[in-house]
Amino acid sequence: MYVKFSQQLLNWYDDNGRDLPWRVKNYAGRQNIAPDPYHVWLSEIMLQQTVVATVKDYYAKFTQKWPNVQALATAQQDEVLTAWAGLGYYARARNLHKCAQYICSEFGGNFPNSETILLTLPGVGPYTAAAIAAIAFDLNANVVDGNIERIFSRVEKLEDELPAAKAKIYKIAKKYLPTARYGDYAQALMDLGTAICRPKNPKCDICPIAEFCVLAGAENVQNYPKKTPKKPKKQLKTNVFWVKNAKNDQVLLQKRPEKGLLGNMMEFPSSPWLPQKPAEVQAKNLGLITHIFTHIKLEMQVWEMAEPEFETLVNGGFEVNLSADKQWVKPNELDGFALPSLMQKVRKLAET
DNA sequence: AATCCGGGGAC
DNA sequence: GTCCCAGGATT
Repeated sequence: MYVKFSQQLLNWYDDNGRDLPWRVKNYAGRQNIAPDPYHVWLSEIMLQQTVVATVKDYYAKFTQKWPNVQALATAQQDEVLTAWAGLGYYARARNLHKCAQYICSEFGGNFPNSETILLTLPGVGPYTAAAIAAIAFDLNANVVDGNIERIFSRVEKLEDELPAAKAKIYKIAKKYLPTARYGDYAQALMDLGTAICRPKNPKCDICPIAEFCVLAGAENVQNYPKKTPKKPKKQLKTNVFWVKNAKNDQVLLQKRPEKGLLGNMMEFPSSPWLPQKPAEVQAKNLGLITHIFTHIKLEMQVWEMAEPEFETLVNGGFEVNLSADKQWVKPNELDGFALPSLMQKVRKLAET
């Protein structure tokens, strides 16, 4: 039964699997050239909690700028963060850089072909270690991501709620593993989760494994997997300052702390982020920006100020988060800095 | 086991 | 507005 499951899935994948920049489709089955582990690793880190469409441009940029792991290891962290800016979850970029250096210093620039050793790399957890093992080295690894959790929770009509159900789903997925083409199989499941076994409105009528699925075609299939309700976001507010120098041709930019939210990324100075509305400022009001993080809804009141007035404001006891790492930058040169999306919004507002 | 950590596309 | 996406690190 499980043999037929993987066979039908792989047949579907051979005809319907997507062509992706980092993918060597069906290399185990057709003796195509093996994928570059560096490409597999880079794409998997970028794809953590991020959709394929978003990743494509960043993947192209990174592979062009840093064609191999040695090149990436030699880069400065600021360069890597600048290239990653806008992609989110910036610990991924810091760990990516750290991992590249680790691969070069400890493994001679070669990714280990062992799931257990891959798991020890910075930024590589259970999913990514299994994915690299299967996709880059065609090793028999149990690859379980959000798509695959959804598929197997439906196949066996699992009533347990995520995330507590993860361990049980992992064991279910293990039963269905094939005896060959491990990398293709993992990618086939993920493509199936995107194209057929979608969160809403799954296409059970054309699903290649519908005959093995308890919930195929059922009215309530999209209620699986069941999930524990999530907490509401904190609502925080702040003042953000677009501070211009005496010549009126540069703005004040600074580096955020190494750890925590947007760690080591660049920002325009802001007051502490608090639940209550921040105090009004005697300055030009540029407007209000709302930005949604994973666990925070942030409202930014943006003010334009000249440097002397800003200094007077700060010296007068108005609380502003200031970094030791400050610099003046021409607005049209901000592309060279690691600005996260919320700061790009501030920039756009100030420049228009 | 809970919480922190981005951003955007689909609906 | 809600959901969720090729999750990992930290506590």
